[in-house]
Amino acid sequence: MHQNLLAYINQHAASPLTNDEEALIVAAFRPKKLRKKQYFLEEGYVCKYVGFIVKGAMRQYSVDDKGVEHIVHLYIENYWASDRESAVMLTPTRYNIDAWEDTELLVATVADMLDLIEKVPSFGQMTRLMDQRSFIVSQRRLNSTISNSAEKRYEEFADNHPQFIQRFPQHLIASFLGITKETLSRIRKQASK
Amino acid sequence: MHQNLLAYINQHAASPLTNDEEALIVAAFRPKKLRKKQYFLEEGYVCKYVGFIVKGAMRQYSVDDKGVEHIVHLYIENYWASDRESAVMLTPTRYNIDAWEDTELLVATVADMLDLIEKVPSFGQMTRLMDQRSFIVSQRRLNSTISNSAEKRYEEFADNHPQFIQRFPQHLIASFLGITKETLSRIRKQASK
DNA sequence: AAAAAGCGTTGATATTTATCAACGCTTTTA
DNA sequence: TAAAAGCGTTGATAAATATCAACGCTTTTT
Repeated sequence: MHQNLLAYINQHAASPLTNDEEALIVAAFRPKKLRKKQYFLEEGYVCKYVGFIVKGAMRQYSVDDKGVEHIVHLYIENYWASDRESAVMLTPTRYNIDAWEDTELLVATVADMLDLIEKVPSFGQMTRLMDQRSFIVSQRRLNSTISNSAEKRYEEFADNHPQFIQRFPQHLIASFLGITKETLSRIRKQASK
Repeated sequence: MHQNLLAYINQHAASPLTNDEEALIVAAFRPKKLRKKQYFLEEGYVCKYVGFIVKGAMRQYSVDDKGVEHIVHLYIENYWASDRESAVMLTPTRYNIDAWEDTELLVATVADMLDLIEKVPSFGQMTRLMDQRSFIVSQRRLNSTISNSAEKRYEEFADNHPQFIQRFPQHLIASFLGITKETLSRIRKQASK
């Protein structure tokens, strides 16, 4: 179960983990299973855990005044689920994270993560890379959102993330793109002609 | 000139810089002045520098097929200007960064930054914090963009970043928010009633 | 096996936002 | 100091997108 995580870390660090380092990591991450729809994080709580997805799919979303959900993240295998804002600032989160499919996670506390970053150089490198990548992805998405029409945004997304298109229903993709499910339905109809 | 930067780093690290560490940092960062409208980074080039703004204001933007500029970042004193995507992935940037006002920068190469992160723990901590914050800010903005109307987005922005409202003209703010200058003008007119 | 919930689609209509053109005012440039 | 460029505003109109309601189909729940 932890093999996925260890392999992932090695892939994103300069040098491979030693046995001792592996032991530290395995000790920090506990397996956890979530059934479809179960929460990993609920609005109003401070995010104290970080989850590495071994198998399954999750989503992160906010709920507005009208009760409408807005998807801010979709996660599948080898993604990290957590609300960084809440975890870093120690403020109550504005988001919910729940399982879209039955999901297997490896979960560490934010405190243990900080500890590992200090003690295991490769782990520090990996998280730094993750931080940078998250930012880059977020940045691209933002640029796409302020620059492009809904149609172009969908095309771009479908081209770059076909796995998500297959895995999540259209109404979640629509929400992720910041449009309604009806509009996405019409965009797809147009595009298929 | 370097005092601003050193103070900034100390503010964002666990322990203060030693004299040796300060020397390393000062050696890596060279002062640079940009006149209004001069480029710091131009589309198509790989981003090889990172700039810390000591005085002045800058903007980062993309230009679409129709020649329309889309502001992705506005920078003022104590902000870091660069395109992380290009610097990290070593790909040509899609953005331009130029001076909106006459600006004084401290500039380091990306290579020197990486070197400092290794050699100076406080510097590493500071950059890690910056990465996290950038992501958080980007995340919030994204959430606001997919969840809120133009009007609400403007209100939120004006509340949270009054300095920017004062410092940059309305048409840049509009572009930053992903709306046209005419729409922003009308939103403001409405709001003032 | 029946009922309920989830999903995608379509039509009719309303709302939001963009586009285009023009104007007055201020600041910068020549 | 004259001309040009930059900026914000307004009006008329067009385009993009949302909203509301309904329907058929599939999957899940009872």
